[in-house]
Amino acid sequence: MRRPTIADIARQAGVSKGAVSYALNGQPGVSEATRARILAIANEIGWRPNIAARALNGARAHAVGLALCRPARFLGVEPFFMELISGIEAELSARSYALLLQVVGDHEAEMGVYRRWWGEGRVDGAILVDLHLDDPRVPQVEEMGMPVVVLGHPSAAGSLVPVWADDSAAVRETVEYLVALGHRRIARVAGLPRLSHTAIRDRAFADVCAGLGLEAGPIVHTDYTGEEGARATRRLLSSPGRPTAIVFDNDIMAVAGLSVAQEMRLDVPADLSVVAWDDSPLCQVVRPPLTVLTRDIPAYGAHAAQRLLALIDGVESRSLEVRASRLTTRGSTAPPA
Amino acid sequence: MRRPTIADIARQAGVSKGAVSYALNGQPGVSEATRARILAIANEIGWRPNIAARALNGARAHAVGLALCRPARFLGVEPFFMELISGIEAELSARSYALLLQVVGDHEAEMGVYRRWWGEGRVDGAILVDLHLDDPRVPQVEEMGMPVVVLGHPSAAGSLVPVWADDSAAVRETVEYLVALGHRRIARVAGLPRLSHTAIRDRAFADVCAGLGLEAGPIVHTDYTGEEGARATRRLLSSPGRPTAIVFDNDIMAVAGLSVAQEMRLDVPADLSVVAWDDSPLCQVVRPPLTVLTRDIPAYGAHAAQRLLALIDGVESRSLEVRASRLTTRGSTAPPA
DNA sequence: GGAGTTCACTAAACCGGTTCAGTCAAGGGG
DNA sequence: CCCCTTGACTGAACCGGTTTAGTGAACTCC
Repeated sequence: MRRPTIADIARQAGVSKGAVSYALNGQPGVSEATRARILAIANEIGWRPNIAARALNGARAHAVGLALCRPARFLGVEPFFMELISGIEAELSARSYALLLQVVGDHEAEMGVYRRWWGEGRVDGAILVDLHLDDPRVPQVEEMGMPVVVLGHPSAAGSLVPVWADDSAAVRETVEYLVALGHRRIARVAGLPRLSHTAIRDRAFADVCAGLGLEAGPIVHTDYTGEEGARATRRLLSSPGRPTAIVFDNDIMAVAGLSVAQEMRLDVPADLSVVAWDDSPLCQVVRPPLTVLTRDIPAYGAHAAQRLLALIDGVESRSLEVRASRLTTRGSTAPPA
Repeated sequence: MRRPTIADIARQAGVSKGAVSYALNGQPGVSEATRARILAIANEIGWRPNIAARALNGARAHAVGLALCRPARFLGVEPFFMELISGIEAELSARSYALLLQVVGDHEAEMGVYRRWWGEGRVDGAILVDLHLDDPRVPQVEEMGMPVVVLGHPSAAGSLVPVWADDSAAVRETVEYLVALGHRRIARVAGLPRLSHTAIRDRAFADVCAGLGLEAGPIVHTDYTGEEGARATRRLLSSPGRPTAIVFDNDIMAVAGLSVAQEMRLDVPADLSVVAWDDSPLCQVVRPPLTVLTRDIPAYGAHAAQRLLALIDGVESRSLEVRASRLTTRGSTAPPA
């Protein structure tokens, strides 16, 4: 039982393929009566357009690509990507676009994937995440001519359309809040130093500390894993003049840090305040629940997808700034003892 | 600057399109000298096959579909899916297959997505997850005739190829271990009752308890969120004859349960032993680190993908049993006080 | 009432590959 | 020396749509 084609419909309706094509695509060129008849037949025999045939005529592939370049074991850890993906999807599926996903090992492999997808006509565009400082992907993608939206700060996006949030503002809000509580020694456990948003947060952290007259708080870089978060915390808490507050770049490290503090018989929040970047259910189930920098990640993804679809449709669009992370205070922060 | 086609190559090489096609696909019909010349030209002008054109000839779409039917906010919580996806991908990308991903709201939407993907020739097959009891998707997918691999117990997979692990054995191992430690009152905080693997674990739990002469331990069903895990734990720990050990169906609930116990001034593991299903970095960063049922989720996904690719290639394959979860003991379990 | 316009529709080309049926020349066997 | 096979290659059909050029009839308008 072959899949029905427009030729089948044409035969049954006693018209030409062309007429069927017009009817099915809502184009002028057929009478309303004929159109209705054709639609009825198409519906009855369960016809579906063959995207391959459509794509062959230069039509859209109706898919966009996303290649994630982090080791699988790190990916599972952070809810970020899954939430991002569901946000992207919400926007895409509303327009019947599919998402092509691939997990790759490095940027070279990632570019290979994009080149293949684009070259084979599989995707109409892509979303670039985890921007690096001087990211080699940016010029390469620019050269390919593929519509691309970048998740990250405009300063790193070259001529590509960036969708971004003002992390500096979030850092400022956090540090100012901790200082208002009375903290003077604040540390930051950051993610991968080569990621551009890490650099931006690092700088903002240093700037805000300086602006408030604090001595520059220590920054420790990690790979986002709980182990490194724990190690960093241990180091910070063992140092002379240890911090009374630590801001972590993700939730898993914050939880690990919380455990380390408790192991070291430090009370959270009395002896140490803890702030995590990005809220997740995890932050609310630990004791004390974590004060977090909350942002709407699905919305972030949705905005990126929307921007990309516009770009694919030929609508020129520039930078889009989404709402920055906001501080949600819970039990893990308090004035220092 | 149009994308180069085989016609361009043919013109430059002074041969016909057919010859180019043979050469590029490693088929007989051209001399080695000509083949080399054609390949060189193809390479030089950067030719890529247009999958749409290939697909039109009845070739594979070189993509498989995965529709996830859980609310976005639950998806982000569990590392399970991200790990599963990276496992699937590892296998797919080795064979240059792409993964089409969509997050859907309910089973009806999910079937709609599969029908569309399959009808449009976008995918060559799909992976079905989160099997329900009497899952309506199974007969519907069977009727579609699409190659499908099911992640779940054969008893629920109908005529579809199941890839599954023996959860009963894992439950047995866990309960026997807890009983050997001296526990007599063991409870289970389970996931969604309509999922078939929940039912299987429930039954196994009851059977093993009965077999060991324990009175049937209480089972509380939840939606996998930390809140419900916490509520369930609170209820269990407040009941007369409260359990001395609780087995949770995922990590986030176990962590929530751990917090609840600590809030109630119960020491883990002295007053309460905690076991989580599925290891994740999270389980190792909390204090005490959690005893868990570990399984290799990426391998699970990889096996499913492999089975699906075989099915697409027309290789008949039957049920595949992967290694069951194994108990990894950490600090959260001990003999009852 | 003849020219021009619009409408509804058809036939055929086209997209970029694959594949089948031939063609033609070289080589081998009897 | 001729027939037969084999190898290398060509030309054209084909996949399932879209799109363009064209056709015939009805309708409008002066």
